[in-house]
Amino acid sequence: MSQFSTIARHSGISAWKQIADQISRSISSGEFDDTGMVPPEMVLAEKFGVNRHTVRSAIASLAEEGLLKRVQGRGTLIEKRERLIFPITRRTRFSEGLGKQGAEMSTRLISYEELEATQDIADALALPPGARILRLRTVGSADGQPVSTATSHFDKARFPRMAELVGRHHSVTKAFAAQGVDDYVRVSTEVTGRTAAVEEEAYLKLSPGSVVLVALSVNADLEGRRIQYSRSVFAADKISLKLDTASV
Amino acid sequence: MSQFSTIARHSGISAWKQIADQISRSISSGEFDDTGMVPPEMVLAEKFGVNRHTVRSAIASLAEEGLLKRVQGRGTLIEKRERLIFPITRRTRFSEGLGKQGAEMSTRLISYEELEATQDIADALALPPGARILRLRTVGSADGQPVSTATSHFDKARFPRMAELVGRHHSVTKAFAAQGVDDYVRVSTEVTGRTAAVEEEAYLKLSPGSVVLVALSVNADLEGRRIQYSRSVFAADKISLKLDTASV
DNA sequence: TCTATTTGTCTATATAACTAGACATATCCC
DNA sequence: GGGATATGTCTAGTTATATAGACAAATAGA
Repeated sequence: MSQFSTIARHSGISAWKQIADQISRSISSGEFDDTGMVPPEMVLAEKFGVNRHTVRSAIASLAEEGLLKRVQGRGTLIEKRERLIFPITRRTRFSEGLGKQGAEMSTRLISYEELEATQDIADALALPPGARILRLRTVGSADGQPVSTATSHFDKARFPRMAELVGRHHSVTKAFAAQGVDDYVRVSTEVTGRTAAVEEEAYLKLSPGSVVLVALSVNADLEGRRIQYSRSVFAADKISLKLDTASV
Repeated sequence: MSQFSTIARHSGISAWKQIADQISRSISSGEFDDTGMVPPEMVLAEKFGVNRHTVRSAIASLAEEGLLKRVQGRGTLIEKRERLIFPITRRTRFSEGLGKQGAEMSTRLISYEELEATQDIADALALPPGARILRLRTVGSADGQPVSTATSHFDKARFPRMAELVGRHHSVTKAFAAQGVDDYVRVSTEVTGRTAAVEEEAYLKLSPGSVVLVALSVNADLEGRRIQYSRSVFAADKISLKLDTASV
């Protein structure tokens, strides 16, 4: 941490939350790797210029999340978790990328609806505005832990059974295969970040104010026809995206 | 937005801040594009289940940021800003990618230091641990607006004048060219997200609690030798990263 | 075993955030 | 012009957050 890590008062974020975020960042950057522990509460309190109780609130929230473990008389131990790496390549599939890191992947269908293509959907799928679209909401899990939630759009005329098939196979790739698309490629991916919406917090089991990565992506079949337009939301503290530029 | 109380109490994030975030998200997703205005304060207050004054605090903070403009008797107007798109390709350069969108780019050297390579730096640059490293802190701006801040690492033996040259040319690409590297390519990019550190808030002129994208990247010369290892931090509400895999 | 260190718990007080209501003032539309 | 709608401002009371201090209880090391 830097010499005088300050707390912004009246910023809409309580002091303990800001301190929790800073401790979390310090842990991620390996600042306490030598001891495997967070400094004593009194030391942190002085460093941040706050009361010890405020530091305790911060530590309590991180302990609740499982990032820290407090032992009376001893100190506060770090239970470090590495982020899963989600590779984004021309051949990106949710099930494969993380699966190679030993995680058991599955996609659960939450809901679906039918709608008319708005301008952005029509552009992405190269369809006329107003075309019938199937929108699926899914949650992707690695080893039972939800790591992403996606809203995906498909041309209803071409993939009328998408919802049913994703629900049955727990995989978009398999649902495509069952509808005659044996292979497909990622065309583009645009990534940004923001705080999670309440709905996303629920699906991804995040605490309020958690940061998420938002990826807008387009897939196409091997003839170049657009088949899927998705907005995927990843829990930023569980996932990092690896962008493959091997030969772009 | 959904009907239920979408504000998490006692979460460390004040009600007005959560409401500001939600309004901001709704604007980004185009929810108010038909009117170009935010709903009246009383409507929002009822929707979020809070007092009108709390909504006013949220709107005040967004107005301060320039995202909203309030007109008495009329309503609250949206001053929409699109995110700049930062393309990530094999030939990614800070100056070029955004420049194509009509922005005037520059890189300002903030500070530099010399250090011994830690394990992660040594791995990224394919150097032995303990090798002498030059670390540069820079801020990248588009049209005078800071959009990213980077901490970059170079092999001091090969690029001893890196700090001086970046400071003079306001460009890493030009600094490389002045040291015999006419062309280079992006080897890898890994992206995650978190809230900004105090230092980053200062450099990027962000409000406390802002979300940033963090990109860890490695560049290599055309012989494949690693020449740069950077951690770049982007203001997520100003920038999105785009990976084009149309022909990887 | 004794002491220093560190987390756990309690009470009390001050400050900030939120609620509640009233009324002023600017804009739009009939 | 006048009514309806919307933001602007003020006062007061309540609830949540942060500060302050004291002491208990568990751990580690001399």
